[in-house]
Amino acid sequence: MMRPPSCDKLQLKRGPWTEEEDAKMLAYVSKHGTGNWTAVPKRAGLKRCGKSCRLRWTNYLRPDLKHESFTAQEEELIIKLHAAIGSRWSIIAQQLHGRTDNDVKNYWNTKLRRKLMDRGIDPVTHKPFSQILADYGNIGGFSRSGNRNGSIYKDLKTAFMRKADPYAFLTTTTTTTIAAARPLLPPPQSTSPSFPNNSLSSKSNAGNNSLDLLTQLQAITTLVTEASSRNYNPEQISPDFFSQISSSSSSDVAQAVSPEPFSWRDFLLEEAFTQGDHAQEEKETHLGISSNTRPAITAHNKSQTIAGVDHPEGNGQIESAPLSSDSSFVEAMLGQERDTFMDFPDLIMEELLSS
DNA sequence: AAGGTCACCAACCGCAGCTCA
DNA sequence: TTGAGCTGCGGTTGGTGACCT
Repeated sequence: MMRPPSCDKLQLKRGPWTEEEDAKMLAYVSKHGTGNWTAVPKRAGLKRCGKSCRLRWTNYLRPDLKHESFTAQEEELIIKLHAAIGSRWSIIAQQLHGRTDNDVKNYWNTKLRRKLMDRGIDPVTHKPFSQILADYGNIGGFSRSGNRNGSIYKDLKTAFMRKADPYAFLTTTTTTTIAAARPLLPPPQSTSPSFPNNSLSSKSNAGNNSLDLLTQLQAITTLVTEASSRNYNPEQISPDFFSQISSSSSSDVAQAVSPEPFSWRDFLLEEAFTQGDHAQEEKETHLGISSNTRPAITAHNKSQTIAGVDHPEGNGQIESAPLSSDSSFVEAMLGQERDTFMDFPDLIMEELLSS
């Protein structure tokens, strides 16, 4: 049974905020700070639900927010982080001073996804489309029975050859992440993975081939990460690193990996880290970052938000990683992926053959 | 000029984790 | 231990303005 929207219960106001409401919120918060958001609207004289107030404050009114356009530097950082951790917007936003998860998410969905596709890169996997096609070809080549698996490559190729929008099959749905695709798969402990009903083994939907292909692509990608996580070597990654990520992880992560511990590898994607590996390694060595000393990802980040909320006038209290491609956070992550990624084509083969 | 389409982004939804009585 | 309330989060929706036909 669906939970009724909380704001509906009391017939509270919804929709865009007025200047008057903003002024009330600002006045209240500057005087009392935040906390106990359910009480805020009543105390501030607003006919809004607490959740709405919290969002308005967090995403718009907070004094430490930047409202100008994203810079090229921020853009690159978002892309790198997305490649590393997927759509963990709150974590990504914490690395961009003055940006909210909503900002980053919107920017990704409206600008960066398209930009990556224009560059011939799949925004979900961060791999070149050509490589995805090649991988599909390999997978399809294993099928001798002429079943659905064997037709993937052909279908995908057909989709790519469409003149109007070669990437349409990737853009016809809303943002999809590997993490989101994971629940489609059998539990991780399953020794005999099989594709979900609505993906590789499903009947082709003649009227909606693009969506069918997308689902298949998700399943493949998911399978890759599933397979890769079996080679996970916990000694390679700092426990702190995982605990921080895990503790702030979204529901899909917790759901998908249970009962196994969360694995950073679930989100590791190859393409973003193939360039400059050696330089990165040297840099990392120079900085003294080892697998055991790599900084935890968000040790300060929760306090960052809290500081911003609890001390509305105290911008100076907000601690944030510097916006820099060589921030410790990025260093830490870029250092992780390199040595933990997998030989995925072989693993795909193994998974497919064993299913 | 009018209608349609697209892009952007603020706001909402619902789930899950956390806290505390 | 448990359940209610609060909060954080990612995904999604819908309003609005710009652009196109």
